[in-house]
Amino acid sequence: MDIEPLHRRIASDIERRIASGEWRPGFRIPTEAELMAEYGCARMTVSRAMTDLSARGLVVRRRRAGTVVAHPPVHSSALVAIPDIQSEIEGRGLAYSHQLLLRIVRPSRADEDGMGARLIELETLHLADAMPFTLERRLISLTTAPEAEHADFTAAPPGGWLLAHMPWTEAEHRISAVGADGETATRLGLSDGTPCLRLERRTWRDGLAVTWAWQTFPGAAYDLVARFSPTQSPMKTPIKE
Amino acid sequence: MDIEPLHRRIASDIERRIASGEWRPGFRIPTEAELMAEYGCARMTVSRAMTDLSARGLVVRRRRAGTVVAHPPVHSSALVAIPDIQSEIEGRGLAYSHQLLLRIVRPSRADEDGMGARLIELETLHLADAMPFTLERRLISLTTAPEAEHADFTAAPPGGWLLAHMPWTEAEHRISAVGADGETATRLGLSDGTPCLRLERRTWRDGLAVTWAWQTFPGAAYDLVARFSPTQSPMKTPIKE
DNA sequence: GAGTGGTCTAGACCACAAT
DNA sequence: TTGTGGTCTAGACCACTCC
Repeated sequence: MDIEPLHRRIASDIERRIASGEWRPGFRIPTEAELMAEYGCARMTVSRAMTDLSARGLVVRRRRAGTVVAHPPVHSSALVAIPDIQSEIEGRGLAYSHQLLLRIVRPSRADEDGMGARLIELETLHLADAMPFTLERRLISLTTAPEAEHADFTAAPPGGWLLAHMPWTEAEHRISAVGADGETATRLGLSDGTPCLRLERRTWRDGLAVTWAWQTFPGAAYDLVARFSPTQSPMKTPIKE
Repeated sequence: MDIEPLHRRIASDIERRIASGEWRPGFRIPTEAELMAEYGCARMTVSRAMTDLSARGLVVRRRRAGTVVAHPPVHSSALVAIPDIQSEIEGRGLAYSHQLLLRIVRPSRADEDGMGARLIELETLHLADAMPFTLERRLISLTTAPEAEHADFTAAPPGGWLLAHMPWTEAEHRISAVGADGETATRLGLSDGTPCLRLERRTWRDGLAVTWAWQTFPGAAYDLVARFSPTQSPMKTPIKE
């Protein structure tokens, strides 16, 4: 049986009182000295609990002024998680599969700045229960990832291969709305101009471009959802090993 | 002059070695005892630095096995920040303004479940340098926020008013692609069916629905961008007070 | 000046997992 | 069994900032 550490119990207690509305934004939380007495523990233990809450943005601590429940951000931005395609499909209880439609090794063009001199261009269709789910067009820099030239992208989709062989250190995502153009519409079984969600993703490894991918989702069939409270952010990226 | 705490200096040192690629995923980081010797400090100080890195997912700590540099997530999900409209416009150096197009107080319909018995329906056009930027349709529950009935939404846009008067404790966002329908297209100055990014946002306060809003952005003019490394998440929500 | 949090120490015992 | 991290103590000094 795993007992809950005291510092986490203290933090949870306070978090619950904030979440329930018992302690409203601006409410002054008991001082460390008072919490020491309440929980009968050393100051470091209380301090750790409060530091954790502060790091998560639930409370604001200021010397002399004490610790108060934080106000929600006034200009509230929010976060949406972009799921991995395969996880997304399997998470819906559907069977994931993919088809490699195109594979070309070629020099990079002027508008593909930063992708290195030679690259692979791929087109992959991702399917959920054998129905088209996403069309992905992807470039992989052979300067940064020369091994990609000999990878079998019919076996594993390029996204998964890259994560296993070329973990990124930096990424950029862009979400926009586009109309399905001729070829994309055909591949996805849509009529021309159907609104689609376009997810553009670029990654780098130590400053060198690894890949640049565009994924097009039928607008009606796919959307990005995020639900959270200020208490628990969606930043729960599971890390292996 | 503010000196950097030692625990943060230790964490930064290690972070830098990970980011630079000097310490690759799987690399075993010196033990706490070794770091104590290296920095000439107590174990608690080293421990705090490592605990911080662990909480941020940069390293994985296991008893007996030691601390190793984390592998990037295999099924990598990522996050995109949804900015506040006004900040977004002003951040681009444009002048923000807004027009209230519609304001109705009415009973809620069956498909507006959870919004309370009476609500306000609003339609607001957000402009950047006097050009249409977003059309927003919004419901506000008068059960949860009765003060909204007397608020002047021509002065402050409803989103800002709500954040000031009814901070949420829970939120849900949904991003999808839609074609501009007749009225939306007219308001935004688009032709019918133009692909648009639709941002749906619902918020709750202690379990009670506060608001439900749909914002439609011209697909060509707007997109969501997020750039980050695993080291520094985009989770940089500024908190007031 | 005094109250509050921020950091740090030099120990201690325990939990867990690899051997 | 033993090495490693996880937690905790009982102090200490300092940095801020409100009064």
